[in-house]
Amino acid sequence: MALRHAVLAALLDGELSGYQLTKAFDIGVANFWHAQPQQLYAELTRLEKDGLIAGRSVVQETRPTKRLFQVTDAGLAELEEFTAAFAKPSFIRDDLLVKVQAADHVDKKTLIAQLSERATFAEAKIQLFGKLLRKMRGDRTEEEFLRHGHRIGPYLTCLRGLALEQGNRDWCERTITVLRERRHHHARH
Amino acid sequence: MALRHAVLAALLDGELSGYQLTKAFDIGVANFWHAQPQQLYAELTRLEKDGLIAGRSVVQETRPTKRLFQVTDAGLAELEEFTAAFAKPSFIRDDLLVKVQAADHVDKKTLIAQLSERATFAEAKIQLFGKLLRKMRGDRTEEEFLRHGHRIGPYLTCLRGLALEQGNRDWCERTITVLRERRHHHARH
DNA sequence: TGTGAGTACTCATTTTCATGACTATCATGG
DNA sequence: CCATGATAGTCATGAAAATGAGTACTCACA
Repeated sequence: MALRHAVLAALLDGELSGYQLTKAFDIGVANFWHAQPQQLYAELTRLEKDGLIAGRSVVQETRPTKRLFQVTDAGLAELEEFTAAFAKPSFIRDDLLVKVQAADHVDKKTLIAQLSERATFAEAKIQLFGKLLRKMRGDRTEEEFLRHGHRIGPYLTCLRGLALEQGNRDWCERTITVLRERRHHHARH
Repeated sequence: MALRHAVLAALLDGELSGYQLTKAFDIGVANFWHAQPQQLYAELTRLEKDGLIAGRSVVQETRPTKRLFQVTDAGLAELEEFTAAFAKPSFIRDDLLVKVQAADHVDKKTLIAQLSERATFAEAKIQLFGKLLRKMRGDRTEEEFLRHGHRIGPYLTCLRGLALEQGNRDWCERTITVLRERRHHHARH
């Protein structure tokens, strides 16, 4: 039951509709969790039923009516409780790592292509996170912002996302280099 | 269906019993996937039924009879296919990040405790990965090993695991520092 | 004039994961 | 002699996540 709390945490930044939430949760802009639209709508329904969030309908002229949700006091209490509870250390679960684990037994060229694709993807996310961070801190320096800014949670999680993607990119590049060198070396024999 | 391939990749290193597999998959020695024993046994059964692995019973005098599994040619082909297929970019999904996302609204002391715990855990894994890497490369340097060693897949995934945990540790420490400074600053007002 | 993209959401189903409980045997330490 | 822990698994159940399909309305573009 952690999606529940991820949604609560996301709603802390202000009222959001289900649709806006899906935008934040889908491609990876949400650097602290990921979920499908269907899960989010279902979770919103449940959260509202349990009184942890309150929704209000907003009728729009040109677009379909939407429902905006905000966290209630009960929701805040729930988050507080969640924060105090034990967090199981998260594990990696990545197709690409499985492929590299089998590196000695599969086609190197294919593997290099996959790694290269991932490196490109990581680079794109690095750019995105960079933009997000700049936007959040405005014209202040990072130090300044983290000391005195008034909503550093999203900034901090974004920093982790950034570092993660940098790690991904660097590792992909390193691994590609290693595999290439071995290809050349073996070709000589 | 990725656990399937994770098991295949793990079995490439040599015949393993279900029990040995669980040992490799549990605490985090498996730096590329994680699964419960029950899942592994179930997956082994399925893999054998599909002819991707072959099992043989080994009767032991002093211990229960075990079954050792090895990857078949069909299994190798399956892995090859998997390697060529699209890999969905993995997303983070971490309780701790959810908690930090809500940092501005929850008790800082509790949060710092959680971060500190995670940093300790990360440090322990860093040590573990360091040992594993040294063991795998023997007395060779990393460069040497990666160039000429004959089973670099596990080494490469272990490198990613190491970098990930270093990232975790550094981020936890940084975040703790930021939260502490804000606590002191706010205390003054 | 219709095609595709964006907004806003719902329903149903399947697959995957996680949990707890259970059966055995053997070795070790106290 | 009894408890604990390691070896080597199995069964059943439930929660969580992923997938596929569908509704309905609007706007821009060609």
